[in-house]
Amino acid sequence: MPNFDTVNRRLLAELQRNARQTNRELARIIGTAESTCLERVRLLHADGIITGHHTEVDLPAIGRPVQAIIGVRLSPKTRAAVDEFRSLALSLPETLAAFHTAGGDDFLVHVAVPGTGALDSLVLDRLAAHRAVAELRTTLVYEHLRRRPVEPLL
Amino acid sequence: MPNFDTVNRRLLAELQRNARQTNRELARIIGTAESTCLERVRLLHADGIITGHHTEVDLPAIGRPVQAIIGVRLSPKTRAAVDEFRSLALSLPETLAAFHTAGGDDFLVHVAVPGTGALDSLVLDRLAAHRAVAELRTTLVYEHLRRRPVEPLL
DNA sequence: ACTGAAAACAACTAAGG
DNA sequence: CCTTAGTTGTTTTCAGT
Repeated sequence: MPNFDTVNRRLLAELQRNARQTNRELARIIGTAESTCLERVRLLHADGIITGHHTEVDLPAIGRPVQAIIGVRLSPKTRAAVDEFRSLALSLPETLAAFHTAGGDDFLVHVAVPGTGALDSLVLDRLAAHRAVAELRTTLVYEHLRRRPVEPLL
Repeated sequence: MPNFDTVNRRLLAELQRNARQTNRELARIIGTAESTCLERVRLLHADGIITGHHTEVDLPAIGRPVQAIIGVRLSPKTRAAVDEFRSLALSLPETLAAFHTAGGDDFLVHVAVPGTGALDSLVLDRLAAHRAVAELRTTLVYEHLRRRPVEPLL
């Protein structure tokens, strides 16, 4: 069972801030020996706490300054329809993330596109075209804010 | 202005898959000399294409298996109300991300909590307690799927 | 852009406290 | 968990092609 003591909490926080620090720097910041730091990080990996390290790219800088959240209701709400729509959503290069949800909407799809024209054609030509899509609601995103670090609760 | 040739596209894709590869591995995968690879990555950083490297943690493994999206309508929709709510949302340790949106909802708040009890008290005691919050709609998330790599469009 | 080589730095291992 | 020391491997820079 994982151990969320102060050292591990600070390691997780630091690695979320910057995943490419050397073990030396990490150990210095956390205040442990390098050997201890290395072992802790390996253990966090082995325990499945750390699942990966990912480079973040600036969306406007890669030509995708416009973001939207698209709420989708399916009909019928069968497993086949859900599985098909999930595949569709994840196959689109415009998609950043998709949420399969309980409630009013069956999916929320978070997309980033070059402009409002691309958004319009994405929604109408690619999403609305799917046979199980009963209703679409597109919401423009002014700001996408992340809270980091993600911390263990309790 | 950035150059999204094949080499840079593959670098961005590989680094999003695994941000902790050695420059050696990266160069081997991409098929360039190490010196070229190193220079390209540095340039992507300098050009603001790469904004950081972040470790990802497993939410269930850190005691936060339940996710929800909370739609929030504010009243009045003044700048002060928006600024206050943004601060509130980002101050909560349960928050993963917040979207400031145009349309029906003013904010969508993505949270991860230990259980449904924690979700209920988060919504009622922390969010609904804010004076500018006019309406809240909580949607449970069954699946949170990410599309990676995020690619330049066009 | 690639190659090769040298210097600096970091990772990793292992033994002992 | 820390320290030390030794080995290996990587990064980084700088020639030259």
